[in-house]
Amino acid sequence: MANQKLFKGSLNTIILKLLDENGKMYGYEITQKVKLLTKGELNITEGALYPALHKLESEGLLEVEMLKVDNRLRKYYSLTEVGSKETVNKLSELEAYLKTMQTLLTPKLA
Amino acid sequence: MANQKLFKGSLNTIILKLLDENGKMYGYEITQKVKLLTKGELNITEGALYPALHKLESEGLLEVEMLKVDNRLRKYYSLTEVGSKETVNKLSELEAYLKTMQTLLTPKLA
DNA sequence: CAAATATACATAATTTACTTATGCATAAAA
DNA sequence: TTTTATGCATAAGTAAATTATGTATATTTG
Repeated sequence: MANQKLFKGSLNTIILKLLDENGKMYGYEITQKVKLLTKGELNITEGALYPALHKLESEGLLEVEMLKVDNRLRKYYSLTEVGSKETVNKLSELEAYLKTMQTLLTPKLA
Repeated sequence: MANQKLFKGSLNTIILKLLDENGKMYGYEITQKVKLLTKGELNITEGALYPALHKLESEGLLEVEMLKVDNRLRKYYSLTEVGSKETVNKLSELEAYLKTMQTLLTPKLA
């Protein structure tokens, strides 16, 4: 299992990316999706997720819609226009980071 | 420039990896090496580096040797035996993390 | 049928790993 | 001679987590 510490700083990007792919999702769904996609490698805690969603919403990147499904209330989040643009930025930042780390890990060939 | 926030959590691994490659290094040298290797993408601040080195030393992963070079005192750090083993662990954790993140970023093909 | 687990959201207290700012000291360059 | 580079260090503040709770309903299991 990958060190959970390493994921620090990439949570927002993960959320944005998932919403970009899936249109709209609710909190619990995000935690389950991430667990599934990463084969249990990454387990987003609720204490991290919900405050992160609230922050992204307050920053205007996400918008909320309450829906009752099976007599259960869910808060569905989706990207705003601003959020979509920011997603592009965050993703390229993350890709740059991943590339940089790969460079550091790969023994120089020269 | 990659978001510096993303590097949170990977500093120790970077330090260990560099020492593993170069045998021994001093603090300032590490900052310059990282700047060079990442083409300026990552600038390790002194406020992050020195406490990290001290912590790794106190944990028994690094050992120190003071050397006077050109009338300047340098603290050279190198891996202990325990440190070498831990480097292997940290590197595989980091690789697992990078792979996981790549998976999350790559649109599923199924 | 009762108890445990899953679903669903939320927040407060604490911890951790940084950034920012500052300090000291010497050497080299402008 | 003043700035920049080299070299180490630490204190204060901040951001983003973890851990621990709390509430509530639905479903599964023994």
